[in-house]
Amino acid sequence: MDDCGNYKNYLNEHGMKSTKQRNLLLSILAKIQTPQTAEKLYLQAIKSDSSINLSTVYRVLEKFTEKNITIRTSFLDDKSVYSLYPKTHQHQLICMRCKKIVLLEHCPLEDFEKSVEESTHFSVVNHRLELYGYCRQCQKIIAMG
Amino acid sequence: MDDCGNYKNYLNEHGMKSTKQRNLLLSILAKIQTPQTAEKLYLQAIKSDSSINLSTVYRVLEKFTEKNITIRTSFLDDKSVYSLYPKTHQHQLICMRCKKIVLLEHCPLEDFEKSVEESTHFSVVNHRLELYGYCRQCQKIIAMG
DNA sequence: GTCTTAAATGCAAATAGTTTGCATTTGCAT
DNA sequence: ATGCAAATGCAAACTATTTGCATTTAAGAC
Repeated sequence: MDDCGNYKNYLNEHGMKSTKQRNLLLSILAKIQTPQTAEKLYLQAIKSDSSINLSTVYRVLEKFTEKNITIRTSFLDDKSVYSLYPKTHQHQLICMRCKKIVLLEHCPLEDFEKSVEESTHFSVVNHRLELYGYCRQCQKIIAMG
Repeated sequence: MDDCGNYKNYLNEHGMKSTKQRNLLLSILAKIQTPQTAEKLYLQAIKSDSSINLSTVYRVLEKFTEKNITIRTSFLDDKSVYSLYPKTHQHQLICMRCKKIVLLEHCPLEDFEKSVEESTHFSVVNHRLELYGYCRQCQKIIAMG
């Protein structure tokens, strides 16, 4: 298990114990940068450690999310997906056909939120923005009928 | 059943039969303007028609969504919610404490989508935007500790 | 009005993604 | 090494939603 132990300090800093399973899932998430379902992460994990359990994957991801190591979201009505807590604020552009996900670094909502706060008297603390469309590849395939 | 039959033309125009259950759900949705879960709509419906079945509610909503009579979405990781297909493009502002939903009519994404299309070569066809925060009422409650 | 037929519905069971209970194992401080 | 709380494996349970099937119903033709 090459990756075991790599994230021990990181986990300890977040008030968590460094377990084999946690290190494994962190290394998988670090390798696959885009959001993944719990099941997909589980399927990756059993390639390295066949004893890991799906419920453990869910539990680890839940704990990670609680400690702001990962974030959890979902796209349209799909399953929950998890990714490492982004270093910079970002959004997603998702191809509706092949499900490819492109990360978008620029956020256009700052002024909008300010004006919404003024007109609604809400305090806005978070938002969710995804763009959906078709990637170049899928546009070609769709155009061919 | 006062509302039975009110939406017969509307349903026929959308290629659907006018049933008691469909009319009832349409009238409930028209009365409650904000997105509702299937279960909540079911609970409202049985007040008028105790014979209606939850699976029928789901089926009706599914069919409505297919015919663009309603839209289906979900907020954060909550249950699916349904609302009448909005006459104008809109987004939602959701209070994270009391779940109150405010509809936002202005959409700030037009220019953003154009620039994303140019930088990614995607064709953007849809988006999803929600703002989350705290309403005035809940801000007061939170401030009181 | 009657008849026909495909769609819609009620009811109960099934599904799928996720969570929970409990016994056992493990990380980590001492 | 010891002790203890947290983490894990395994199987069962939960929850929101979907599905199968028999029955009912809307709507068009006549």
